[in-house]
Amino acid sequence: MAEAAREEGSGSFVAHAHDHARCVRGALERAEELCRQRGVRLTDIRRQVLALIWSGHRPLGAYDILTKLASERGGKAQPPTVYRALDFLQEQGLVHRVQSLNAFVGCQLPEETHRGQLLLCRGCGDAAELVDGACFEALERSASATGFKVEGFVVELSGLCPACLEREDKEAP
Amino acid sequence: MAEAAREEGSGSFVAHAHDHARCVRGALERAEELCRQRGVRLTDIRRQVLALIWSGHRPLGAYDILTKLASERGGKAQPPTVYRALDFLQEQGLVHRVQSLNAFVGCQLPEETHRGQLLLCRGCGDAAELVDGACFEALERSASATGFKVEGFVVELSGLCPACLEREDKEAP
DNA sequence: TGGGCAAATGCAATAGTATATCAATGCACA
DNA sequence: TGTGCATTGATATACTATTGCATTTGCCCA
Repeated sequence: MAEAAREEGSGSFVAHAHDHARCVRGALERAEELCRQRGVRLTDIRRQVLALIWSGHRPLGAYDILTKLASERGGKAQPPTVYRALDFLQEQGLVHRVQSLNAFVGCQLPEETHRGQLLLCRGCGDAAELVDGACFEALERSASATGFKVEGFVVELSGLCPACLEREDKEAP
Repeated sequence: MAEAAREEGSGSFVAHAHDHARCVRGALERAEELCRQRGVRLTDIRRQVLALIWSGHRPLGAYDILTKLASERGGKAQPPTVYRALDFLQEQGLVHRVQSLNAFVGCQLPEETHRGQLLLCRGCGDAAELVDGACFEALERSASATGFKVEGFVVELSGLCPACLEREDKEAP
């Protein structure tokens, strides 16, 4: 399963053209399985919100989700509905909040409780997730050295994904 | 100057009781000097906003600043005024935006363009800044390995500062 | 099977954060 | 002294998130 996830792009950006239906399907299947194992309920709304988030690899704002959800449900969805679903999905590690964008993106490795770096491309807007334990150990070590007890990490790097970098190099060589 | 800054608490949390007037004075003096060197204008409003941010070591929301600014100026300040001042101060590296709090905190080392980790205490709300080049090199290395070109970093660690950690240990041993 | 409980959802209002736009003023410099 | 650009003023609005309470749903078990 971990390998399947990796094939779909975990740890790096997916190609701008790829079998995205497979990403979505995989994400939903993994979510179902995880929730089943944990004895929590992946309700219709939660599944719908998760699917909407996985409609692309670009972080989505809560109100983007709200708009799409409302249109899927006949125009009747309110902010709390979306935020509650997002809270649940975050608790289960199925989505990440992107602090620097006030947006949400699907987690590419929900099985492991990991501490990942988010890579955010300013070209295409896509996000990718990177798990490098050594980085977090280094961050924690230097914080601990000051007597600080670390409980949570937010690590978000902005820049250009490989595809956008190449395109930009071509345009302005 | 770097040493003076360090004495005032850079690189770690300041004591909960310390000579804070000195922090503020130092921050404003350094800001004046930096702006002079760079040929940019530290106007009244900008100086006022900077001083308000330095009224403590706890990140302040834009509307907290707005309220205080308005009361200092006879009730007449609007959001854009504050946000424009904040934009300027961020461009000059005099304040940092705290993404995970939607708030702003004074930069403890504005002279160097550094990439710092912010340490955010959930106990007292104070923030501290840590500069550890090795961490950022590690982060950048692992991102680069995927072909991503890093342009900006957001690294925010939440947890407990030494003082709050000690207090918590005492209460629940 | 249906009563009772907790979780989930619906719904209305409001709080909190940030930006767009255009007019007016101030400052630097020719 | 006038010209041009940066700064500020003022109004409106967009965007993001939460509170509080009513209602429904799913589930456990008597």
